[in-house]
Amino acid sequence: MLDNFGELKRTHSCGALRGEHVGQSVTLMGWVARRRDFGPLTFFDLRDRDGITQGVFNEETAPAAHARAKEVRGEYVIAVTGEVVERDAAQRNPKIATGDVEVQAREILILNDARTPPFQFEVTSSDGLASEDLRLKYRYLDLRRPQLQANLRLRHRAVAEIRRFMDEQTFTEIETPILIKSTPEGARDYVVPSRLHHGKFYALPQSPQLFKQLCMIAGLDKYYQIARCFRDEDLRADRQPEFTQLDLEMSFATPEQVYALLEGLLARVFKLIGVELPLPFPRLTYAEAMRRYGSDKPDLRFEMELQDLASAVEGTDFAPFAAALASGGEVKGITVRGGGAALSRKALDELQEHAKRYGAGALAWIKLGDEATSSLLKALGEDAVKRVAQAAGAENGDAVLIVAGKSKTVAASLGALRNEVARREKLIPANTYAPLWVTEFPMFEFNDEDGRYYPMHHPFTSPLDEDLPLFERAVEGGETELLKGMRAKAYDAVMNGSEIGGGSIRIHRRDVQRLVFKALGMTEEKARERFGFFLDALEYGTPPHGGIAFGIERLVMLLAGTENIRDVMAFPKTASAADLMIDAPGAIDPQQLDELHIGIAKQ
RNA sequence: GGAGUCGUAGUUCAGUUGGUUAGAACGCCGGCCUGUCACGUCGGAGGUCGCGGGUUCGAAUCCCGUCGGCUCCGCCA
Repeated sequence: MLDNFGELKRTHSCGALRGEHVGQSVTLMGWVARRRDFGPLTFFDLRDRDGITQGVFNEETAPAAHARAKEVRGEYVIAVTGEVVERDAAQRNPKIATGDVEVQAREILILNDARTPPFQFEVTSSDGLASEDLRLKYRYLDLRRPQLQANLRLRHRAVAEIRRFMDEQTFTEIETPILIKSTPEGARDYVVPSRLHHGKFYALPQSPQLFKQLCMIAGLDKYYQIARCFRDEDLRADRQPEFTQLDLEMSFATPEQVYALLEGLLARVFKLIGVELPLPFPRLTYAEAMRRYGSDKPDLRFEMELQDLASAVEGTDFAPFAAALASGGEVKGITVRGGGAALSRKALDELQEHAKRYGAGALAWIKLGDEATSSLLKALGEDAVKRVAQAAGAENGDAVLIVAGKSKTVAASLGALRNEVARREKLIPANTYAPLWVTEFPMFEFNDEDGRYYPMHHPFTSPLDEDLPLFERAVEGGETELLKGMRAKAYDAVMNGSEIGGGSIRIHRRDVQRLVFKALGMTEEKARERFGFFLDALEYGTPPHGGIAFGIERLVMLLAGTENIRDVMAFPKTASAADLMIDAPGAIDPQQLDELHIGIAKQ
């Protein structure tokens, strides 16, 4: 039998009671986390979002309550009324905040019973967390874990701080539509069929990009939004099909103003976890980041920069190196300091496998132990190997890992290897935050397969002013090769090897916009068809403007110190974009399909 | 689209070279216990070895397929 809740008032949370409350009569409500039954004496750990308080039921002093308490099982929801008493010195529990006191129960109400949970969400050292699919199916139970609750509260505090800050900076929070129109640029769209318009579809926004620019054209001057975004692409540990961005845009803004604003904002947010970010953030151009770190989102918590070994191997007849250099590629390496020379054959094989995943043909290595050993010894000879090691800046005890090939492949594989080696060799200091700006991204990416140029950021990104003449020559003069060198006023905010934000100064001039579309091989008609409303808008007095979008989840992941985006979302999806709790996506009624004029094609 | 890895009791896992009745811990149920806090202790229940097929006298174990979780490449600001 359950008890009626009635008018009973909770007086304190389960994390509130301290020595100062001793003697008070209190009523706590919560879940039974654990029960320790000694017959005439029974202890309960009562849990709510604030913490845990021990309740004591004594047969001698409160026989009715004690008898009732016998019926209680794990995760029952109960209300306990009693007196706060101080624990004897030997009975205090330093592991919980309320451990100096306990509640001597007079009365208990069983507000609800509970089935035995399908898994234990209190993790002890002897057994691990239940499998993720089970926890996702019962997400509302998994969320009872204090760690997940703490993450969600941290996320709330971060978002609240962001709103405060943006308000102080006189930004206006503006909501933009969720049901919009598909644009073929960028990611795959999630699509929603229209009932009123046969055969037509809305798309969910990949980001509020065009709307925020329209806000600038409207003269709203400073816009921001904590915006949900949708992208129908494959998932990763830090990627979900729907996610949240701090999206912002400023009129008359330069990149410097965007950097300053965001640095101020991030400094405020990181203060929430007691971290003082070093201001201003260091900057690297895209070209420099790729050259020195092999990545456009380098992890600056450790060194291990890429070393150019081309001159050290110049003139070699070792085919992989010679071929790479002859065809305009590179030979580069990273130097593993300290323990590098102790890397086992197995470890080197694993690292080679890792590098191959990113397109490297092979991984060459040099180990400077008591004597130099190297996979290149036969091919290059001892002198050349030493020369290479020296060029890499390697000293006794170090190892050099070398990749040769196309610049892109060398960067990708060595960049990935740099992270992997740092992780394995424990070169990454804990509780360290290394933010930076990566600037001057290329305007375009050349696709080898179809021979076309694609925007690296999006087609509304402004070129660098000094590259404009180049741009005109490339597009109007037909020197399309020049497009590869064009730089944009585009920038990413990077922290600890994670891209947490990206933005740009936008094109505000119709003539420049026309050049971009032309460079992308888009006819004026095609552009009109896709973005006509926007091109019209550009002609009514568009201020120079720019902004940035920030991944809230990635930011909170850094704040919470977790590697997985599911740890900072209340109801995440699996790697196959399914929700195991509500069993989404699901089929819909034939009737609903009819209404939408949709038929499902047979496989 | 591709690769790796995992799937055995409610949960986390072990399970030898293919061989008798598939084990442990935690949880659950019952008994005992007045100071525990991962209580202790005694007893008990609990299994479609993800699913389907094959090889074999015999399959949790070997093979093929398939489904699902996770991670990565491709993809994605």
